[in-house]
Amino acid sequence: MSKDLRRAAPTLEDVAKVAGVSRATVSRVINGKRKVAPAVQEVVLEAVAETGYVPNRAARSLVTRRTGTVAVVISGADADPDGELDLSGVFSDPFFGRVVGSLVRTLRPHDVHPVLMFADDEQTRAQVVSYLRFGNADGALLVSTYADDPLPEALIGTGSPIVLFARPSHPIPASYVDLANADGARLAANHLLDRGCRTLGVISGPLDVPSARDRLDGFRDAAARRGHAFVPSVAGSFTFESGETAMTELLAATPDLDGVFVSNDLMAQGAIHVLQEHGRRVPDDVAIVGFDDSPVALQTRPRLTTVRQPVEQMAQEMARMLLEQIDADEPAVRSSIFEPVLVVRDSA
Amino acid sequence: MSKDLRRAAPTLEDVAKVAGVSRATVSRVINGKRKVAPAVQEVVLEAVAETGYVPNRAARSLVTRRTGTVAVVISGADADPDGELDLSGVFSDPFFGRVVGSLVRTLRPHDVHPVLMFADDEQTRAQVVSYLRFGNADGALLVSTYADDPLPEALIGTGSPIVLFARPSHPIPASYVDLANADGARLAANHLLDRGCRTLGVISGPLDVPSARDRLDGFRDAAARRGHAFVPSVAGSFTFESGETAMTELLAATPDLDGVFVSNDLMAQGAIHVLQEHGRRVPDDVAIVGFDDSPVALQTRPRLTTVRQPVEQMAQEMARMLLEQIDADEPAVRSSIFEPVLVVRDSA
DNA sequence: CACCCTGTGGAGAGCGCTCTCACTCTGTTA
DNA sequence: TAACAGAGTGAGAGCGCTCTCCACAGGGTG
Repeated sequence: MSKDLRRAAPTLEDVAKVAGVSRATVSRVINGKRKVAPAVQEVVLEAVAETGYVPNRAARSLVTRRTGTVAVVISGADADPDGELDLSGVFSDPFFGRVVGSLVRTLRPHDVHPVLMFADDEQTRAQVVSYLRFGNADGALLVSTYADDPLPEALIGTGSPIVLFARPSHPIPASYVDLANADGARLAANHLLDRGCRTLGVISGPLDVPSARDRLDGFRDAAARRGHAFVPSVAGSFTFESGETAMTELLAATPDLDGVFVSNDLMAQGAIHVLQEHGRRVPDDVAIVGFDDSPVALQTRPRLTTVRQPVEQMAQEMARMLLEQIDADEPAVRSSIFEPVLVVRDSA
Repeated sequence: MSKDLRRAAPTLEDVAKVAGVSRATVSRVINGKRKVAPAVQEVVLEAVAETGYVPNRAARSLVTRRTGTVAVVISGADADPDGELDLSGVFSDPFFGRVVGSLVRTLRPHDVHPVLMFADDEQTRAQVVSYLRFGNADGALLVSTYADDPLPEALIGTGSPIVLFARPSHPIPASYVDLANADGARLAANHLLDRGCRTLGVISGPLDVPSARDRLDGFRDAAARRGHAFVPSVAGSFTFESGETAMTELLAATPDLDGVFVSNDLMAQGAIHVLQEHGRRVPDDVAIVGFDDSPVALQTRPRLTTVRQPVEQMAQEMARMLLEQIDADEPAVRSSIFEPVLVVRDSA
């Protein structure tokens, strides 16, 4: 049954016969590559409609060496027995879903299909690399979740176009989109100081991750400019639980804390819980500013004041850059940096 | 540069030359389809290793009519101007991330690659259908988010193997995995009653969605068996916000409520917030049982008692069923129902 | 000793497409 | 009028693979 249906798929030859022209001409009309007489063009288009013709991807791909697919790779550190950042929970941070969703959406009208891949050990990284090396996809969009990920460099080695989300921890010749993280952190610092906070603290991300580093540095920089020579910080790992742990620690070290900047919303949520369990009112006793403006920012009580990262737009730009690189013969390494915005709600 | 690297990819011909055998023999060794003398086999494998040969997917696909990819389709209702269930936010419920993640993981060792697609209007549905009809993927895994989704039926029409997450709202000849939703709801009901709740309420999902319906019915059934002839319910739409709204409504209608069953964790989270804002202590004044055991169950305070849906295992089973169907010549329509488990935490 | 297996390898067609090359048919210029 | 440009079209090769057919060797059987 299924086979019959598939076999029934009309080929170029069929369309050509119906239109009374050659296969080559039909191909030209469909791809719009060369001039075809308007009358002929019309006849061909009618024949296409009549037969319900759709080009066979595999056949086309065989000769053009284009697949019409790109790899969307989420890369995580090798799953340690004791490693906390396991890729299996990666989607519990809505961040990745937002990125992937936006990529899918942007690619769709270009008829480019995203193949989703996870890479979290040597074997799966090798799989991704060989997938690209042998032309199974026209390029890769890579979201890495940890520092010193070897994958970006390995992918460059395949010669395929790639675009990264966020600047890699070591400089490599790859295009990327990123956020002006330090600027975002400055917004947070100034907001906390403007509302009168006197004793600041930071829950950062892992400090070998550039974006986490930049957020901490930016915050400290802005605080220093306003007289706060030192701001204590504790590093988390961007998970809810690590936010709880970090807040507990920060609170123990600095009990008179009255303003905390947290490097992402998920950790901020954990931090708020801990503060409330310690009887601190948010924002009255301690003000909190998060980062990302993810859906969870609306699910905390009080609602989270946070630095918005336009994830969807950034992902869109990633996809665009990749498509551009795929079309270009001479691929250029480019970057695109987005500006964060402070979204004021109730937590600060 | 990139082109040169790609062109350098060795072909079967190259391997055959190195091994001193014919193309056909190399193909046989690689696919293990027919007996090849052990000595020859070894020579070929060495040649493969030496050349770094990897089969060209497009060429293979052209003749086998197999693509080595499956479509993973998330299907949502058309985006109304006033429609609340927009696919763009779909990943803010970790549920979908869990499903997709598990699918990717299960497919990976079989070297089957998932192409992620969203379908949320006539055009994108048609795109998915034609993608399948013309053999661009070997099958489809479909997660539908609303009742009366026309996509499952349309996909059956393509003749491709498909597997659904959850029983469709109208019976159609398609395989699916599902949860014994009513049983899960019964667990919740008995747990609430066992802990002494006297006035129950339910926040359900949209009642045209079978799983939502089953959960409500199961709960009511179990409650009735223990003397609770009627349990008031309000329908939400599985989002955080709808949980807040529904809880507000339920509380207004039934102020002496002391036990609430909520059809998913995200709505339960919203419900808890509303209860707390109304000065009700959870679980002392009102006990709450959620559904899913999603990551958010650990992020509420108190932590959520909830009915676990083994989403990852279910997704794994979906993938397995699809692979099986793809390999089988005579595709059989099958279903696989999982048993829920009550996870007792602090909210009830 | 002829016969026919069975087990193994090679030759070659052909999957559906794109693209180069050559051809025809205009219309234009010397 | 001859020569030529240019535009539109067709013929056919070939992308890398699988798979059907066929050839052949070696060994058992009547």
